[in-house]
Amino acid sequence: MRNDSRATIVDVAALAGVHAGTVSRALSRPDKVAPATRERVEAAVKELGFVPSRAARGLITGKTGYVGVIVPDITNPYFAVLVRSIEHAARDADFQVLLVDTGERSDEEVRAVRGLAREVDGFIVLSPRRLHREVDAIGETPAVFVNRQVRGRASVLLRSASAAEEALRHLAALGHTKITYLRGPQGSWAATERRDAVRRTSRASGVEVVEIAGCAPTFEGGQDAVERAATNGSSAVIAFNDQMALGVLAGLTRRGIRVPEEMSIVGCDDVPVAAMVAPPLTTIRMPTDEAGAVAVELLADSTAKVELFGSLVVRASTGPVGARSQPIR
Amino acid sequence: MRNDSRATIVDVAALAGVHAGTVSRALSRPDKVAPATRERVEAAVKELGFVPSRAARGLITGKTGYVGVIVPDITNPYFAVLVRSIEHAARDADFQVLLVDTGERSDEEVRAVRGLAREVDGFIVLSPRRLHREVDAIGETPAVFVNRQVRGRASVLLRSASAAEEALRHLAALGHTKITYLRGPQGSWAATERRDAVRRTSRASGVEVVEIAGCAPTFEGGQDAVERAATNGSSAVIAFNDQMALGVLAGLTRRGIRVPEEMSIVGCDDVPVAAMVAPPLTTIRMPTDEAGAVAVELLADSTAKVELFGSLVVRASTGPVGARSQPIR
DNA sequence: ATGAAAGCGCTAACAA
DNA sequence: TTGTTAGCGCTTTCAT
Repeated sequence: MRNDSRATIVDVAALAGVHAGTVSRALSRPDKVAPATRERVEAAVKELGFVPSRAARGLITGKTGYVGVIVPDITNPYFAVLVRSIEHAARDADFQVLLVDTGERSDEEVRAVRGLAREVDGFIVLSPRRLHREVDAIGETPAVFVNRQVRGRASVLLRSASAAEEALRHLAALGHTKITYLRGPQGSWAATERRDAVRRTSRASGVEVVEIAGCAPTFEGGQDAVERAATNGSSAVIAFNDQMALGVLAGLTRRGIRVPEEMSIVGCDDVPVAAMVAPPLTTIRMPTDEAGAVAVELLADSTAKVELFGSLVVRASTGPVGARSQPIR
Repeated sequence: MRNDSRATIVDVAALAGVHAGTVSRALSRPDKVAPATRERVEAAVKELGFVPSRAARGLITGKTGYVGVIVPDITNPYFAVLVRSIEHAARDADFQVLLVDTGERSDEEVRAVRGLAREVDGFIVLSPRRLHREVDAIGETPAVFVNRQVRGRASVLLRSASAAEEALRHLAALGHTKITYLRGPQGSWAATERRDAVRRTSRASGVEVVEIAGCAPTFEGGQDAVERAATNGSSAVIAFNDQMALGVLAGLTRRGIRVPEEMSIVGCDDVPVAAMVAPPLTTIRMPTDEAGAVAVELLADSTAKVELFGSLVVRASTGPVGARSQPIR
């Protein structure tokens, strides 16, 4: 093909010896056009390397072919994995992904949505920090919220409650009777769900849970919590997410406390690196690939609510209660 | 504001009591319009929450306001960091990012570029796997290649050569006389540059370098190389990137070989997790934030070539040659 | 089955 | 300084 990426539908029409309208039809509803004509059109399209302009098409159809994906921080591996699955599902559905990284700045969510509302067919919003409280900014545009429920809007929820219970039972079975739970950020849907699950199971399983709050859901946050976790008499830590768990692991290692012999660790999300540290992290795996695909589907069904469930992956960071039975120092 | 995201320029014009053309001017060249008119228009814009349609505007100006970012794998932290910096720089320059994750499939690069050439003002291509050999697919559209030089196209190169030399000298100063270099993928620009630098410095500094090739530039690739690296008599490993270095670290740890006492490790890229493992990785930091900003700038200057330089960050995975002076086993 | 014509929302010449 | 007009590339009636 000549691969003239500037060719328009009129060029194609001319080459095929038909009118532009016919080309349009041949492309969108091939059955509405005579076989011979269709072939001539297809040949011309190929010859010129013609690709219809989404902009021009969208102007008249009202469909742009774009989906806006709003994410707090693409360098957070949890979000990166989600974005990848969304991107692939979107492509399969003939959407292009418009990526917005808000840099964890909640006002950017609102700004971005205001600016984009007209040029996307829908939004997929990952773990919104504020947008769920200012949904009006989205207007009529379809939107799917991931890990946040919003009245009248579609959502896909990655539920970790039952897996968190699994984790607690796993630790109980290993002989742990007192564990530390590192809470996630206030106001986070996932954090609330997970904390509640831990509390509930704690009572049921007879494991005493010491909660630590106020730490950032990051590597540093995990490190900050190590001091307390190591001296409160618990023999295991469940962290809100893998980043924190990694922080705990690093902090413990630096203090010379062995994992899992002296202290067990459970993370959450099963981020890629969770399997790459020593010892590999026991964690809760979330069906993120599926989540992306579902989110894209829900764009078309704008009020549905889908729940997906995580499950425990046992690796080497958890083990039986060891020699150390009392607080260090 | 009424925040009617469906308002058009005509609605604004009506509300302001002027013609649509005047609104257009008031928005794009405010100085070309009477102050009083401008104020009325601005008020109307605010009142209606009017946001001009990029599609309609682009149709006539030929500028779409989109930049296509093509990345092999967004879950690779190195690319994630780059994409974030590109996204932020793009926003500052009033561009929206169209993200394409090729899933490491080189034919997707070409497909994506063909499909998007008309709807973006330019492409930023990160570490292309094939596109650099099929540049014609891009046509007239401006393109900036990151970590790849292409004739007649702009590029930003993250040079690691001098930092790699630094790394070797750093190890030499610690007493290492024989080290292993884990090579990157064949055909990668970065891999070639780094390998050449290591070879060159090897001769100059009197450090013997054993190269290992054929491993994937991943965590697993690093793990696979551990066996050989641990038994070839070297006391340090320089890996093509942090992922591999992480794999080496994990493999070494599992074998009970202590880092850095028995074996030193140097990575490359200074990916976020590099600082989060135990021991934190000595690595080569790349100015990725700057790279993103530069790449966006180069969209406007489509043949420039910019080079940015990495530098060694010494952490705890490197240390003086220890007791172990001969191969294990 | 195909052509003709109108129009999506906007900008840019040109007039006034 | 502002209004008028044409038209970007496409789809979609409505005729034919």
